Amino acid sequence: MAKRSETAARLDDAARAGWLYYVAGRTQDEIAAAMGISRQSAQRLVSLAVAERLIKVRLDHPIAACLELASQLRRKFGLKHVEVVPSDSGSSATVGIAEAAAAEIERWLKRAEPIVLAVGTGRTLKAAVDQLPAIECPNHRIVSLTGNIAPDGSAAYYNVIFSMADAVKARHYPMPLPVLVTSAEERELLHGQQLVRSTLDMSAQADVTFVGIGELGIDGPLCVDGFLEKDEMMELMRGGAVGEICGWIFDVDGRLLDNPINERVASAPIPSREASMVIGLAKGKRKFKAIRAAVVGQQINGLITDEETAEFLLKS
Amino acid sequence: MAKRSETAARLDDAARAGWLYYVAGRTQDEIAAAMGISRQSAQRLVSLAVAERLIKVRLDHPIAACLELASQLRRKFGLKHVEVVPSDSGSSATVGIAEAAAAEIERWLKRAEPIVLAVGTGRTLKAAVDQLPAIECPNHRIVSLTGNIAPDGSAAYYNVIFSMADAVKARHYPMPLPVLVTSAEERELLHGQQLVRSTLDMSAQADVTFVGIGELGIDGPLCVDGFLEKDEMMELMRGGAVGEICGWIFDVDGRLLDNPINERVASAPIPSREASMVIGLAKGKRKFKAIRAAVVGQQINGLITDEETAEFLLKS
DNA sequence: TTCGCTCATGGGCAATTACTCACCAAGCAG
DNA sequence: CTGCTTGGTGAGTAATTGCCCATGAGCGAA
Repeated sequence: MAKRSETAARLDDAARAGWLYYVAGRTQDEIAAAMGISRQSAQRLVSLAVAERLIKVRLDHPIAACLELASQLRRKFGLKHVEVVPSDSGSSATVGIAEAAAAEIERWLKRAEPIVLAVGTGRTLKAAVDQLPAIECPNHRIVSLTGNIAPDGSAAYYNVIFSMADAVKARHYPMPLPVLVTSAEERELLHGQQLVRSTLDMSAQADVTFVGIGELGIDGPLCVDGFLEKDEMMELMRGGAVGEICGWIFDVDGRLLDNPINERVASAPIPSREASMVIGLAKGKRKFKAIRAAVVGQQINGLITDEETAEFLLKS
Repeated sequence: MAKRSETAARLDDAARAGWLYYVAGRTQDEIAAAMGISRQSAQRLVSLAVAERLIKVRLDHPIAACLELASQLRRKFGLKHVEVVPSDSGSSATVGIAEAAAAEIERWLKRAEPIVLAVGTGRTLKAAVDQLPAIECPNHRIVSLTGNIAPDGSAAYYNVIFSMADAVKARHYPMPLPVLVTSAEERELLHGQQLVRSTLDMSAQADVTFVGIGELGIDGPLCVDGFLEKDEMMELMRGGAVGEICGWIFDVDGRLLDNPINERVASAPIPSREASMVIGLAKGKRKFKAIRAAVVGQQINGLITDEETAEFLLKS
């Protein structure tokens, strides 16, 4: 009992010190003087008050919920970087994420030391790149993970690196390949070319990578952009495919599928999630399964998404 | 428009930085690195978040000494609600009380059943209202007891209800009157108006009322804000006046004075202390006499004050 | 266009705070 | 009684933060 009241008295003092420090805004020296103890003791009381959660800090701003979700996502999935933007169901699929991703890209590009920045493909990523201001960063290199040739032979619209080159003055390295080739052998052949080889090597050394996460389905980007026929898509989905990054198709656990389509993907492999940042951009109900798979399967170690999606990921 | 979103974006950043600093416990260096800005800028954002009151600190611990004082005050004066915060002689007149009052106001506003909340005036009350977070409570009604027109015709600065309307989304009813009118007859006339009438009726039904307690004297709020001339004040004090609530002037026993000034007060009467809560906010040596009078005369039945004042009230 | 004007920025420095270490007092088992 | 553990203290020091100032970008007026 004596012990109990001892502790209680100490907590009392801690509360008082914490009050003086946080509410009244006094320094620890002043608190020490007022309470007749040494400054160090005052410091201990203040930190005790914090440790015992006597001090409640609240942030009164819409962003607070987003940051909270982001931190939970980071913990739950072991991600290195998470950004959650407010949901706005009314607006288009890329609003919010694009701006946030552009800001993140800009942060990387503003670094003094030279970096290799890799980009994948996708409408969201395209929208993000369109948000970029003009930056000069001659020290950095920007490399595309995916080919820039569409099935019909034209340059694929959602190949992001060209849009990026418009705004960002850095050396940029597109991938002079189709997205899908006709066979694994053809892929080997093309990847063996000197020019392609060096671009692939560079992409493997990327310091940071930004990729879109695509859902499967006949409305998904692979079909809409004509990379896959409807029946191929149906076949894939029967095989358990739920999403893709740069054309690499994975199942509900985020494992790359061992099937004929993935053998024909000419994109560079997704850079190491151990040694570099690989940030996925996606939000929206249609992509929920794909995003969850990418996250649990560690195809990515960073995520920029919205509140609604974040909540889904936390509940699932 | 551009300007507006600029400021909004800056506040967003401030909120982010503040969250990272206070909630996540990162150092300013880490925040700077994460946000791609210099440490100084991070520091500025954090202090901006504080300055903009995005950060609310609250102490969640009953300090035994304060509790003890509160319970003694409750017994001695038959008060229904007493809250005592630690004293801090060095800080300004509103520190501590404001936070505690904001918390109490918030508790009332969070109730599910619809309430009528009345507010008076005063610097302390203003400071309390400024601490309120954004709340949506469409079921509640907030009504001002005092007029919102200063002697010079402008809206009185310390009319609290407008500040409250900024944070709290509820129907609010200001009192479209001066604080003091020229005669009892004019008061009758004004109070007879339909609009004023209904506001007065509503204030009489208030479930809870928060008021400041003002001291008299040439430094008191009535003089400082220009409602009374020096000589009027001197005259009042010679007549035994020691304090005021919403302009209603009372003597040392807390009885409303029967004098020409009180006949000109256009404020609503203080709501019933039998049927509702009327919580006074005040602390400090200069207000001792006024607070004691308000308490013994039962102008209020609730009090939020500090230790020093509480001890005075118990000794006196 | 050019001149002020405002305001955000980053560097530097002083104040403030957090951490580590050695020590002490109380409680307790052997 | 002794040795051990626990928990608190002050001193010293490293880390962090707050503030001032010079700088430069952005912008409106002349």
